[in-house]
Amino acid sequence: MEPAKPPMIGQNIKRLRKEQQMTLDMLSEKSGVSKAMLSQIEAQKVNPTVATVWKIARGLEVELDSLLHGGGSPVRKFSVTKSREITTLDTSEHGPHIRVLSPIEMAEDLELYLLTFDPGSVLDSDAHAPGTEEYLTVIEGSVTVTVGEKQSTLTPGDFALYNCDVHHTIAHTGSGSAQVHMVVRFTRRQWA
Amino acid sequence: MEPAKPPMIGQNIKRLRKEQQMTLDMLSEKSGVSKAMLSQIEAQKVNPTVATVWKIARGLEVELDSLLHGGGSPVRKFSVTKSREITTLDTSEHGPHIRVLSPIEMAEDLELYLLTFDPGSVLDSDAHAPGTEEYLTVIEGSVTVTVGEKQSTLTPGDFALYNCDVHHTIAHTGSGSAQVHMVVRFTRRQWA
DNA sequence: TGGTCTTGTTCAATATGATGAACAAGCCAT
DNA sequence: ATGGCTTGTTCATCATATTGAACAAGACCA
Repeated sequence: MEPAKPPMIGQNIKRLRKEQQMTLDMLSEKSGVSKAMLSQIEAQKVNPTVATVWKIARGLEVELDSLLHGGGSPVRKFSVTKSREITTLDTSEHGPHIRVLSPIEMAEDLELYLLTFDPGSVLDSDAHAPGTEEYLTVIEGSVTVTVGEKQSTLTPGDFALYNCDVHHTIAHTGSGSAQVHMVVRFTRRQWA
Repeated sequence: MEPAKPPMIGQNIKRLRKEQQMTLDMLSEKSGVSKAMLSQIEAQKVNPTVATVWKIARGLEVELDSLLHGGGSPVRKFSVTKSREITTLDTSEHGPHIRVLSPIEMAEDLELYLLTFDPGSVLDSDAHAPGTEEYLTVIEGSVTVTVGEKQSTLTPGDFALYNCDVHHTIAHTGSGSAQVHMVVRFTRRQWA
Protein backbone atom coordinates (compact mmCIF):
# COMPACT_ATOMS: atom_id res chain seq x y z
CA MET A 1 0.00 0.00 0.00
CA GLU A 2 2.64 2.47 0.98
CA PRO A 3 6.41 2.13 0.69
CA ALA A 4 7.76 -0.65 2.85
CA LYS A 5 10.66 1.42 4.12
CA PRO A 6 10.97 5.08 5.03
CA PRO A 7 11.88 7.06 1.96
CA MET A 8 15.51 7.80 1.17
CA ILE A 9 15.20 11.47 0.55
CA GLY A 10 18.89 12.19 0.43
CA GLN A 11 19.63 10.44 -2.81
CA ASN A 12 16.59 11.95 -4.46
CA ILE A 13 17.61 15.45 -3.48
CA LYS A 14 21.14 14.94 -4.63
CA ARG A 15 20.06 13.53 -7.94
CA LEU A 16 17.58 16.28 -8.64
CA ARG A 17 20.06 18.92 -7.63
CA LYS A 18 22.70 17.50 -9.93
CA GLU A 19 20.20 17.25 -12.75
CA GLN A 20 19.63 20.95 -12.43
CA GLN A 21 23.36 21.61 -12.18
CA MET A 22 22.99 23.31 -8.83
CA THR A 23 25.60 23.55 -6.11
CA LEU A 24 24.86 23.23 -2.42
CA ASP A 25 25.25 26.97 -2.04
CA MET A 26 22.79 27.69 -4.82
CA LEU A 27 20.20 25.33 -3.46
CA SER A 28 20.83 26.67 0.01
CA GLU A 29 20.09 30.20 -1.04
CA LYS A 30 17.14 29.22 -3.21
CA SER A 31 15.55 27.04 -0.56
CA GLY A 32 16.54 28.80 2.63
CA VAL A 33 18.07 25.67 4.09
CA SER A 34 21.65 25.84 5.26
CA LYS A 35 24.32 24.33 3.11
CA ALA A 36 25.45 22.18 6.02
CA MET A 37 21.99 20.73 6.45
CA LEU A 38 21.77 19.92 2.77
CA SER A 39 25.07 18.12 2.86
CA GLN A 40 24.03 16.00 5.83
CA ILE A 41 20.62 15.24 4.40
CA GLU A 42 22.10 14.10 1.13
CA ALA A 43 24.50 11.89 3.06
CA GLN A 44 21.55 10.34 4.94
CA LYS A 45 23.18 11.48 8.15
CA VAL A 46 20.11 13.17 9.58
CA ASN A 47 16.36 12.81 9.64
CA PRO A 48 15.06 16.07 8.27
CA THR A 49 11.90 17.85 9.28
CA VAL A 50 9.00 17.98 6.87
CA ALA A 51 9.25 21.75 6.81
CA THR A 52 12.87 21.46 5.76
CA VAL A 53 12.14 18.92 3.05
CA TRP A 54 9.31 21.11 1.84
CA LYS A 55 11.63 24.08 1.55
CA ILE A 56 14.08 21.98 -0.40
CA ALA A 57 11.31 20.82 -2.71
CA ARG A 58 10.45 24.42 -3.44
CA GLY A 59 14.08 25.21 -4.04
CA LEU A 60 14.28 22.38 -6.53
CA GLU A 61 10.93 23.39 -8.02
CA VAL A 62 9.52 19.92 -7.73
CA GLU A 63 6.64 18.32 -5.92
CA LEU A 64 7.17 17.11 -2.41
CA ASP A 65 6.39 13.60 -3.57
CA SER A 66 9.40 13.54 -5.86
CA LEU A 67 11.64 13.65 -2.83
CA LEU A 68 9.66 11.26 -0.68
CA HIS A 69 8.56 8.32 -2.75
CA GLY A 70 12.09 7.11 -3.36
CA GLY A 71 13.48 6.66 -6.83
CA GLY A 72 10.98 4.39 -8.49
CA SER A 73 11.69 1.26 -10.42
CA PRO A 74 13.93 1.78 -13.41
CA VAL A 75 12.31 -1.01 -15.37
CA ARG A 76 11.64 -0.03 -18.92
CA LYS A 77 8.33 -1.35 -20.07
CA PHE A 78 7.18 -2.27 -23.52
CA SER A 79 3.95 -4.18 -23.53
CA VAL A 80 1.51 -4.81 -26.32
CA THR A 81 -1.93 -6.30 -25.85
CA LYS A 82 -3.61 -7.48 -29.01
CA SER A 83 -7.26 -6.76 -29.46
CA ARG A 84 -8.35 -10.37 -29.03
CA GLU A 85 -6.40 -10.73 -25.78
CA ILE A 86 -8.12 -7.80 -24.17
CA THR A 87 -10.59 -8.83 -21.52
CA THR A 88 -14.11 -7.68 -22.28
CA LEU A 89 -16.70 -7.09 -19.62
CA ASP A 90 -20.38 -7.26 -20.43
CA THR A 91 -21.49 -6.22 -17.02
CA SER A 92 -25.08 -5.20 -16.77
CA GLU A 93 -28.07 -5.94 -18.95
CA HIS A 94 -28.27 -2.71 -20.88
CA GLY A 95 -24.66 -1.71 -20.37
CA PRO A 96 -21.97 -1.24 -22.99
CA HIS A 97 -19.21 -3.70 -23.82
CA ILE A 98 -16.23 -2.66 -21.78
CA ARG A 99 -12.74 -3.49 -22.95
CA VAL A 100 -10.16 -3.11 -20.22
CA LEU A 101 -7.07 -1.77 -21.92
CA SER A 102 -4.88 -1.15 -18.91
CA PRO A 103 -2.79 -4.23 -18.15
CA ILE A 104 -1.25 -5.17 -14.87
CA GLU A 105 2.03 -3.42 -15.50
CA MET A 106 0.34 -0.06 -15.62
CA ALA A 107 0.34 2.52 -12.93
CA GLU A 108 -2.17 1.59 -10.33
CA ASP A 109 -3.89 4.93 -10.29
CA LEU A 110 -4.83 5.01 -13.95
CA GLU A 111 -7.20 2.82 -15.89
CA LEU A 112 -8.06 2.85 -19.59
CA TYR A 113 -11.22 1.50 -21.14
CA LEU A 114 -12.73 1.28 -24.58
CA LEU A 115 -16.50 1.35 -24.41
CA THR A 116 -18.75 0.11 -27.17
CA PHE A 117 -22.39 1.09 -26.86
CA ASP A 118 -25.16 -0.79 -28.59
CA PRO A 119 -28.24 1.30 -29.33
CA GLY A 120 -29.94 2.33 -26.13
CA SER A 121 -27.27 1.06 -23.76
CA VAL A 122 -26.25 3.06 -20.71
CA LEU A 123 -23.24 2.94 -18.40
CA ASP A 124 -24.42 3.73 -14.91
CA SER A 125 -21.63 4.32 -12.40
CA ASP A 126 -21.78 4.92 -8.70
CA ALA A 127 -19.58 7.56 -7.12
CA HIS A 128 -15.91 6.68 -7.10
CA ALA A 129 -13.40 7.74 -4.50
CA PRO A 130 -13.25 11.50 -3.96
CA GLY A 131 -10.95 13.25 -6.39
CA THR A 132 -11.29 10.63 -9.09
CA GLU A 133 -11.57 12.05 -12.59
CA GLU A 134 -12.67 10.61 -15.89
CA TYR A 135 -11.60 11.67 -19.36
CA LEU A 136 -13.79 10.74 -22.30
CA THR A 137 -12.95 10.85 -25.97
CA VAL A 138 -15.74 10.03 -28.34
CA ILE A 139 -14.58 7.90 -31.23
CA GLU A 140 -17.80 7.06 -32.98
CA GLY A 141 -21.50 7.76 -32.53
CA SER A 142 -22.90 10.11 -29.91
CA VAL A 143 -23.34 9.79 -26.16
CA THR A 144 -24.83 11.88 -23.41
CA VAL A 145 -22.83 12.32 -20.22
CA THR A 146 -24.60 13.15 -16.98
CA VAL A 147 -22.73 13.88 -13.80
CA GLY A 148 -24.71 15.39 -10.96
CA GLU A 149 -26.93 18.02 -12.50
CA LYS A 150 -24.50 18.75 -15.34
CA GLN A 151 -25.16 17.11 -18.68
CA SER A 152 -23.76 17.27 -22.19
CA THR A 153 -24.09 15.40 -25.45
CA LEU A 154 -20.90 14.47 -27.22
CA THR A 155 -20.24 13.61 -30.84
CA PRO A 156 -17.16 12.07 -32.47
CA GLY A 157 -13.97 13.97 -31.67
CA ASP A 158 -15.40 15.62 -28.57
CA PHE A 159 -13.64 15.44 -25.24
CA ALA A 160 -15.06 15.57 -21.73
CA LEU A 161 -13.45 15.83 -18.30
CA TYR A 162 -15.27 15.52 -15.01
CA ASN A 163 -14.95 14.52 -11.39
CA CYS A 164 -16.72 11.25 -10.88
CA ASP A 165 -17.06 11.21 -7.13
CA VAL A 166 -20.80 11.42 -7.65
CA HIS A 167 -23.23 9.22 -9.48
CA HIS A 168 -22.73 9.57 -13.24
CA THR A 169 -23.97 8.00 -16.42
CA ILE A 170 -22.90 7.70 -20.01
CA ALA A 171 -25.84 7.01 -22.28
CA HIS A 172 -25.86 6.12 -25.93
CA THR A 173 -27.99 8.46 -28.01
CA GLY A 174 -28.96 8.14 -31.64
CA SER A 175 -28.81 5.09 -33.83
CA GLY A 176 -25.98 2.77 -34.75
CA SER A 177 -23.30 1.96 -32.21
CA ALA A 178 -21.02 4.31 -30.34
CA GLN A 179 -17.46 3.95 -29.18
CA VAL A 180 -15.83 5.94 -26.39
CA HIS A 181 -12.33 5.95 -25.00
CA MET A 182 -12.33 6.42 -21.25
CA VAL A 183 -9.50 7.20 -18.85
CA VAL A 184 -10.09 6.94 -15.11
CA ARG A 185 -7.62 8.64 -12.85
CA PHE A 186 -7.61 7.86 -9.15
CA THR A 187 -6.28 10.66 -7.06
CA ARG A 188 -4.82 9.66 -3.76
CA ARG A 189 -6.01 12.74 -1.93
CA GLN A 190 -8.73 12.30 0.61
CA TRP A 191 -11.84 14.36 0.87
CA ALA A 192 -11.88 18.04 1.88
CA MET B 1 3.10 23.87 -9.12
CA GLU B 2 3.40 22.72 -5.57
CA PRO B 3 1.38 23.81 -2.55
CA ALA B 4 1.96 27.44 -1.73
CA LYS B 5 2.29 26.84 1.99
CA PRO B 6 3.87 24.04 3.97
CA PRO B 7 1.31 21.34 4.53
CA MET B 8 -0.74 21.32 7.72
CA ILE B 9 -0.23 17.75 8.67
CA GLY B 10 -1.78 18.02 12.09
CA GLN B 11 -5.34 18.50 10.97
CA ASN B 12 -5.04 15.74 8.40
CA ILE B 13 -3.77 13.29 10.98
CA LYS B 14 -6.47 14.23 13.44
CA ARG B 15 -9.18 13.90 10.83
CA LEU B 16 -8.00 10.53 9.61
CA ARG B 17 -7.54 9.27 13.14
CA LYS B 18 -11.06 10.31 14.10
CA GLU B 19 -12.44 8.76 10.93
CA GLN B 20 -11.00 5.47 12.05
CA GLN B 21 -12.24 5.99 15.59
CA MET B 22 -8.78 5.69 17.02
CA THR B 23 -7.52 7.22 20.25
CA LEU B 24 -4.10 8.74 20.67
CA ASP B 25 -3.02 5.68 22.61
CA MET B 26 -4.15 3.33 19.89
CA LEU B 27 -2.43 5.26 17.15
CA SER B 28 0.63 5.60 19.34
CA GLU B 29 0.91 1.87 19.76
CA LYS B 30 0.08 1.12 16.14
CA SER B 31 2.52 3.66 14.75
CA GLY B 32 5.30 3.59 17.32
CA VAL B 33 5.11 7.33 17.87
CA SER B 34 4.62 8.55 21.42
CA LYS B 35 1.21 9.75 22.44
CA ALA B 36 2.69 13.07 23.50
CA MET B 37 4.20 13.63 20.09
CA LEU B 38 0.92 12.86 18.39
CA SER B 39 -0.89 15.34 20.56
CA GLN B 40 1.59 18.10 19.77
CA ILE B 41 1.65 17.34 16.07
CA GLU B 42 -2.12 17.47 15.85
CA ALA B 43 -2.05 20.78 17.68
CA GLN B 44 0.46 22.12 15.13
CA LYS B 45 2.78 22.77 18.04
CA VAL B 46 5.80 21.04 16.51
CA ASN B 47 7.38 20.40 13.16
CA PRO B 48 7.61 16.64 12.87
CA THR B 49 10.33 14.67 11.19
CA VAL B 50 9.59 12.87 7.97
CA ALA B 51 10.39 9.59 9.65
CA THR B 52 7.80 10.35 12.30
CA VAL B 53 5.15 11.35 9.80
CA TRP B 54 5.91 8.23 7.83
CA LYS B 55 5.37 6.08 10.92
CA ILE B 56 2.08 7.81 11.54
CA ALA B 57 1.02 7.22 7.95
CA ARG B 58 1.68 3.52 8.40
CA GLY B 59 -0.26 3.53 11.63
CA LEU B 60 -3.20 5.13 9.87
CA GLU B 61 -2.73 2.78 6.92
CA VAL B 62 -2.73 5.59 4.40
CA GLU B 63 -0.26 6.94 1.89
CA LEU B 64 2.21 9.52 3.03
CA ASP B 65 0.72 11.94 0.55
CA SER B 66 -2.60 11.89 2.32
CA LEU B 67 -1.02 13.55 5.31
CA LEU B 68 1.13 15.99 3.41
CA HIS B 69 -0.94 17.39 0.59
CA GLY B 70 -3.40 19.06 2.89
CA GLY B 71 -7.06 18.45 2.21
CA GLY B 72 -7.07 19.22 -1.47
CA SER B 73 -9.38 21.55 -3.26
CA PRO B 74 -12.93 20.26 -3.50
CA VAL B 75 -13.59 21.87 -6.85
CA ARG B 76 -15.72 19.67 -9.01
CA LYS B 77 -14.91 19.89 -12.68
CA PHE B 78 -17.11 19.30 -15.64
CA SER B 79 -15.63 20.43 -18.90
CA VAL B 80 -16.52 19.57 -22.45
CA THR B 81 -14.46 20.44 -25.48
CA LYS B 82 -16.21 20.10 -28.80
CA SER B 83 -14.33 18.61 -31.68
CA ARG B 84 -14.04 21.87 -33.60
CA GLU B 85 -12.65 23.70 -30.56
CA ILE B 86 -9.82 21.26 -30.12
CA THR B 87 -6.48 22.67 -31.17
CA THR B 88 -4.83 20.68 -33.93
CA LEU B 89 -1.12 20.59 -34.47
CA ASP B 90 0.32 19.75 -37.85
CA THR B 91 3.87 19.80 -36.74
CA SER B 92 6.33 18.27 -39.10
CA GLU B 93 6.18 17.60 -42.79
CA HIS B 94 5.37 13.91 -42.76
CA GLY B 95 3.89 13.88 -39.28
CA PRO B 96 0.33 13.04 -38.26
CA HIS B 97 -2.37 15.51 -37.35
CA ILE B 98 -2.28 15.85 -33.58
CA ARG B 99 -5.37 16.87 -31.69
CA VAL B 100 -4.62 17.96 -28.15
CA LEU B 101 -7.51 16.74 -26.07
CA SER B 102 -6.29 17.63 -22.60
CA PRO B 103 -7.47 21.11 -21.65
CA ILE B 104 -5.95 23.42 -19.10
CA GLU B 105 -8.00 22.20 -16.20
CA MET B 106 -6.49 18.77 -16.42
CA ALA B 107 -3.87 17.36 -14.17
CA GLU B 108 -0.54 18.66 -15.27
CA ASP B 109 1.11 15.28 -15.42
CA LEU B 110 -1.24 13.75 -17.94
CA GLU B 111 -1.81 14.62 -21.58
CA LEU B 112 -4.24 13.13 -24.07
CA TYR B 113 -3.89 13.22 -27.83
CA LEU B 114 -5.78 11.92 -30.81
CA LEU B 115 -3.46 11.20 -33.69
CA THR B 116 -4.58 10.94 -37.30
CA PHE B 117 -2.05 9.45 -39.68
CA ASP B 118 -2.17 10.04 -43.39
CA PRO B 119 -0.58 7.27 -45.47
CA GLY B 120 3.13 7.14 -44.88
CA SER B 121 3.24 9.65 -42.03
CA VAL B 122 5.44 9.09 -39.00
CA LEU B 123 5.51 10.60 -35.51
CA ASP B 124 9.10 10.86 -34.44
CA SER B 125 9.59 11.73 -30.77
CA ASP B 126 12.72 12.44 -28.83
CA ALA B 127 13.21 11.02 -25.38
CA HIS B 128 10.94 12.52 -22.75
CA ALA B 129 11.74 12.95 -19.10
CA PRO B 130 12.79 9.74 -17.36
CA GLY B 131 9.84 7.70 -16.15
CA THR B 132 7.40 9.09 -18.69
CA GLU B 133 5.07 6.50 -20.15
CA GLU B 134 2.81 6.44 -23.18
CA TYR B 135 -0.35 4.44 -23.66
CA LEU B 136 -1.60 3.85 -27.18
CA THR B 137 -4.97 2.61 -28.29
CA VAL B 138 -5.38 2.00 -31.97
CA ILE B 139 -8.75 3.16 -33.22
CA GLU B 140 -8.43 2.69 -36.94
CA GLY B 141 -5.80 1.51 -39.40
CA SER B 142 -2.48 0.01 -38.41
CA VAL B 143 0.69 1.56 -37.01
CA THR B 144 4.13 0.32 -36.09
CA VAL B 145 5.59 1.42 -32.78
CA THR B 146 9.33 1.47 -32.28
CA VAL B 147 10.90 2.28 -28.95
CA GLY B 148 14.58 1.52 -28.59
CA GLU B 149 15.15 -1.84 -30.19
CA LYS B 150 11.62 -3.05 -29.41
CA GLN B 151 9.04 -2.86 -32.17
CA SER B 152 5.48 -3.98 -32.74
CA THR B 153 2.74 -3.49 -35.28
CA LEU B 154 -0.70 -2.66 -33.96
CA THR B 155 -4.11 -3.01 -35.52
CA PRO B 156 -7.48 -1.59 -34.41
CA GLY B 157 -8.33 -2.44 -30.81
CA ASP B 158 -4.73 -3.13 -29.84
CA PHE B 159 -3.15 -1.46 -26.87
CA ALA B 160 0.48 -0.61 -26.20
CA LEU B 161 2.32 0.66 -23.14
CA TYR B 162 5.94 1.76 -23.05
CA ASN B 163 8.41 4.02 -21.36
CA CYS B 164 9.24 6.85 -23.67
CA ASP B 165 12.41 8.15 -22.10
CA VAL B 166 14.19 7.06 -25.23
CA HIS B 167 13.75 7.97 -28.86
CA HIS B 168 10.53 6.42 -30.20
CA THR B 169 8.45 6.50 -33.33
CA ILE B 170 4.91 5.72 -34.35
CA ALA B 171 4.69 4.99 -38.07
CA HIS B 172 1.65 4.52 -40.21
CA THR B 173 1.66 1.21 -42.08
CA GLY B 174 -0.72 0.05 -44.75
CA SER B 175 -3.12 2.08 -46.79
CA GLY B 176 -5.91 4.42 -45.81
CA SER B 177 -5.58 6.58 -42.73
CA ALA B 178 -4.99 5.53 -39.17
CA GLN B 179 -6.21 6.95 -35.89
CA VAL B 180 -4.56 6.42 -32.53
CA HIS B 181 -5.48 7.56 -29.04
CA MET B 182 -2.42 8.46 -27.03
CA VAL B 183 -2.01 9.12 -23.32
CA VAL B 184 1.25 10.56 -22.05
CA ARG B 185 1.89 10.24 -18.37
CA PHE B 186 4.68 12.22 -16.78
CA THR B 187 5.87 10.42 -13.74
CA ARG B 188 7.48 12.58 -11.20
CA ARG B 189 9.70 9.78 -10.09
CA GLN B 190 13.12 9.83 -11.57
CA TRP B 191 15.22 6.89 -12.53
CA ALA B 192 17.02 4.73 -9.93
C1' DT C 1 54.53 27.38 -6.12
C1' DG C 2 51.30 30.19 -4.32
C1' DG C 3 46.86 32.53 -4.68
C1' DT C 4 41.91 32.37 -5.17
C1' DC C 5 38.17 30.73 -6.46
C1' DT C 6 34.63 26.84 -6.07
C1' DT C 7 32.45 22.68 -4.01
C1' DG C 8 31.48 19.79 -0.31
C1' DT C 9 32.45 18.12 4.37
C1' DT C 10 32.94 18.52 9.58
C1' DC C 11 32.72 21.26 13.91
C1' DA C 12 30.59 23.42 18.26
C1' DA C 13 26.52 25.65 19.56
C1' DT C 14 21.78 26.14 19.56
C1' DA C 15 17.01 25.16 18.65
C1' DT C 16 13.71 21.96 18.79
C1' DG C 17 11.69 17.35 17.91
C1' DA C 18 10.65 13.17 20.65
C1' DT C 19 9.83 10.62 24.84
C1' DG C 20 7.83 8.64 29.37
C1' DA C 21 5.65 10.11 33.33
C1' DA C 22 2.79 12.95 35.67
C1' DC C 23 -1.28 15.68 35.25
C1' DA C 24 -6.12 17.39 34.43
C1' DA C 25 -10.79 16.74 32.47
C1' DG C 26 -14.56 13.96 31.37
C1' DC C 27 -17.58 9.71 31.84
C1' DC C 28 -19.74 5.92 33.99
C1' DA C 29 -20.59 3.12 37.36
C1' DT C 30 -22.13 2.16 42.36
C1' DA D 1 -19.60 12.37 46.06
C1' DT D 2 -15.58 8.43 45.52
C1' DG D 3 -13.22 5.45 42.87
C1' DG D 4 -11.80 3.61 38.66
C1' DC D 5 -11.30 4.18 33.67
C1' DT D 6 -10.58 6.64 29.53
C1' DT D 7 -8.88 10.57 26.53
C1' DG D 8 -5.95 14.24 25.78
C1' DT D 9 -2.72 17.77 27.53
C1' DT D 10 1.68 19.50 29.80
C1' DC D 11 6.26 18.69 32.10
C1' DA D 12 11.34 17.67 32.46
C1' DT D 13 14.63 15.23 30.00
C1' DC D 14 17.02 13.38 26.32
C1' DA D 15 17.99 12.97 21.48
C1' DT D 16 18.88 15.15 17.43
C1' DA D 17 17.84 18.43 13.57
C1' DT D 18 19.67 22.86 12.14
C1' DT D 19 22.85 26.50 11.74
C1' DG D 20 27.13 29.58 10.78
C1' DA D 21 31.76 29.19 10.62
C1' DA D 22 35.78 26.82 10.00
C1' DC D 23 37.88 23.37 7.33
C1' DA D 24 39.70 20.33 3.47
C1' DA D 25 39.93 18.96 -1.50
C1' DG D 26 40.09 20.13 -6.05
C1' DA D 27 40.34 23.28 -10.29
C1' DC D 28 42.14 27.01 -12.60
C1' DC D 29 45.34 30.67 -13.47
C1' DA D 30 49.42 33.65 -13.11
